[in-house]
Amino acid sequence: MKKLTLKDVAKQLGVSTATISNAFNRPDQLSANKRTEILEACKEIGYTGPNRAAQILRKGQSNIVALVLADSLDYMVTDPVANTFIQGVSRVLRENQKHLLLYAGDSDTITDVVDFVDGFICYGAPRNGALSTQLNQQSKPVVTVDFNLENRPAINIDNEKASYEIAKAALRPGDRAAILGLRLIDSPSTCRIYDSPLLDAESSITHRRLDGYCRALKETGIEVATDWIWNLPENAGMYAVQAAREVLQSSPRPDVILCMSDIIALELLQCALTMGIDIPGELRITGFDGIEEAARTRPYMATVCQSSVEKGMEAAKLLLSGDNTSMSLPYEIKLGETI
Amino acid sequence: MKKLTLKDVAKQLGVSTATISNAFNRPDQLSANKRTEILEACKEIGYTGPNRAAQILRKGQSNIVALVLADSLDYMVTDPVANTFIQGVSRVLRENQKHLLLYAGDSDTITDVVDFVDGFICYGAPRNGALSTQLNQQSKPVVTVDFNLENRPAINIDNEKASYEIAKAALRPGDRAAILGLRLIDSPSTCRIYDSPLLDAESSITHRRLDGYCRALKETGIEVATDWIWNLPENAGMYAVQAAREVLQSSPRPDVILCMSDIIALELLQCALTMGIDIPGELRITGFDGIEEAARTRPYMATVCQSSVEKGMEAAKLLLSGDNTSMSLPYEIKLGETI
DNA sequence: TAAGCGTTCTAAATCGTTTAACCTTTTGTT
DNA sequence: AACAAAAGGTTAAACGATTTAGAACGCTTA
Repeated sequence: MKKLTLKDVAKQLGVSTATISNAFNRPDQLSANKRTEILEACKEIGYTGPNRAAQILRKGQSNIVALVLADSLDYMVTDPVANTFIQGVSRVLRENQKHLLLYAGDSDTITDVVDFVDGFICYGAPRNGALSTQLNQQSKPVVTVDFNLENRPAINIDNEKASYEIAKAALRPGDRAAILGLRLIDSPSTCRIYDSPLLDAESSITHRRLDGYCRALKETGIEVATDWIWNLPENAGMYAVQAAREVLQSSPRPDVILCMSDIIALELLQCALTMGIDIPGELRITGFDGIEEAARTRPYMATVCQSSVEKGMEAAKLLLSGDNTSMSLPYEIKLGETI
Repeated sequence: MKKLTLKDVAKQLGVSTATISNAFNRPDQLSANKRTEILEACKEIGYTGPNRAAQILRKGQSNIVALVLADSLDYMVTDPVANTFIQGVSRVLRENQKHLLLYAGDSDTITDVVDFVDGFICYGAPRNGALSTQLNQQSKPVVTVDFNLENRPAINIDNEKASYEIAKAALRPGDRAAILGLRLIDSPSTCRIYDSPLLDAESSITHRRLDGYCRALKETGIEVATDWIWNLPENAGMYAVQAAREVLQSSPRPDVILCMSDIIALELLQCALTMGIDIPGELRITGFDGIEEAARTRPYMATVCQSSVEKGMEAAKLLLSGDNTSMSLPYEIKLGETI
C-alpha cells in the first residue's frame, strides 16, 4: 500500500511522466481533452497530485514563508501587537496559498530553514543579532518590519516623528521627565541605562523613538538625563511592573513618563492608580502602539496608534510582490486623557 | 556564485559524497579525525551543511510540524486560549529543533502540506469537517486536542465533568437558566438553537460541555429548553456581545447564564454591569477556560481553569514521542464572585 | 514530393541528498 | 598463523518530481 508516484500513474495510463506533470502544472503544454482525461484518471486511482517534497527540491520553491519574530515565540505570540501583525501576515499569505512558518528571533541560525522557505518576513530586530547578518547574506527575499537591514525593503512608521509629536503634546517647560524604553541596551533585566552603550542604534525602532523623545525634550528646554531612562529587555508585563515601581518610587517623582509601548504604559498606569497618584494631574503618561486595551483604560491612554494588521498585510504583500521598495505607513496621535 | 553542494565539497576534499554526508549525520560511520577535518574544511570553503530541501525528500522527514487550528488563523491567533496553547506547543518543538507551521482549519485540504510535514497537532475540530477525514486517512502522526479523531491520540480535559461541576455550583432549584454555547450548530451568526440539528456531537468538546450543563440542570430539577440555548459560531467578542444583549433583554431574564468560554462570559458580565444588573444578586454567570483576564474582573469570574500552555506542551510531546495513548489533563473549578 | 510548421508527447538530465551494499584494511581471538 | 569481526570508506541506486531538447505526427503549401 505504498503511495503512488508520478511514475506509477504514468505507467498505468500509458503516457510519460512529463505529461502527467504537465497536466498538473502547465495546462498549456497539452490538449484540454488529454488533461481532463488524465486528471480524472488520477482522481480515480487515488493520486492526489505531485509530491510536495519532491516539488520543493526540484522547483526550489515551497510556498512556505518564514516569519521571523524578534524574540522567542513563547513570548511573541502573546504580545497583542505582534499578534495582530501575525494576523495580517497570515491573511495575505492565505489568500496567496502560501504557508506560514513561525521562526524565533533568538535562534542560533537560519540554516535549518533557509534552503526550503521562499522568503523571510522579519518582525523587529532579531534578539540574536547574528541572524540579521545571516539573513542579509543569503539570497532569498527578505522584508523587514520595524527595523532595517541593508538593501532590503522595510516597512515602518516614522517612529522618530511620532515619538516627537506625542512627547511634545505631553511635555510642559520645567517638567521632570522619565522614559521607559525598550531594548535600548543589552541587559537581561529592567534597569536604568546610565552610560551603557546603546544597542545597534541604526536599525532599531526604539532608538528612533528615543531620538524623537529627546528632540521634544530639548525643544521644551528639558535636559536629557540617562539615569532617568529605563530599559526593558522585552515588551512584557513583568518587566514593565518592575520599571513602573522603580520610576514611581524615585524622588522627586517625574511629572511625565514617556513609554515606548502600550504594554509598559498600561502597567505603569495601573501601578500609579494603585498608589493613588492622580493622572494626569500629578503625572502624565504616554504609550505607543495603540493596542485595544489602551482605549479601554480609565483615564484612557495617550498613545500613537498604528495598525498592526495592516503592517502585516503590507509586509506579506511586499514579500510576495518581489518588489524592493520600502514603505512608510501612517500613524495617528491619540491624545487620550492621560496627558 | 552558485551554492555549494555535497558533490562539490566531496570533489574538493577528495572523498566521496557519502563520507561528507556521514560527517554531518552519522558520526559513528567515520573516524573522529576525518570528521572534524571534514567539518572544518566545510566551514572554510563555506558549505553550511546538507541542503534541507533535498534532505526532506530523501529522508521523508522535515522537522516541520503543522499546527492545525480550528478556525482561520486570522482569528485563532488572537484568542488568548489558543494563544497560550500555541505558546506551549512552540516551546516543546523548539526544544526539539522542530519547526512550527501554522495551518488554518477552514482550509480546503491538507494535501499541500501533508507530503512534507512530519505530523499534525490539531487544536479543536477543524471548521472544515472534511479535514478531519483527510487527517485520519493519511499516515503521518496526528495528535488531537479538545476533540477526538478515531484511533488517534487525544489530549483533553473531562469537559463533561467540569461543566457539570461548575453548573452545579451555580444553579439553585427553581432557577431560570440560559446557556451561551459555542459551535453547537452550523450557523454563521449568533442565534438560539431551537431544534437545529447538533453538529458532530461526538467529537466536539462543546457538546461535552453541553452534556455536563444538562446533567446539572436535570439534577437540580430545571428543564432544558433549546430556546434558552444560544450558539456562537466562534469564540470572539463580537459574537459574544450580541448574544449577551439578546439574552439579557429577554424577559423574564434568566437567573443564571452558563457560558462555554471566558471570552463569552466576560463580554456578558460587561454588558450586565452596564445595564446595572447586580452580579451575583440578580444574575449569576459562569465561564470556562480560566484565561488571565477572567481573574481580573470585578466581581471576578467563576470559571473552570485549565492550563493551555501545558496542553500545548503535552500535545507536542505526545506527537514527538510517537506514542498512541490519549491523556486527560487536570482542571480546577474556581468559584469566583459571580455565582 | 519535400519542406515547413504547429502541436502533442517522450526521453533523459537534473535537483542535492541519503543509505544499502560492497570493498579494503585493521584489529582481536584462539 | 589463520580467520572472524570491526572499522573506515566508496559506489551507485534511490527519493519523486520538473523541464529542456527533440521526436513523431498530421497538415498545409510551394
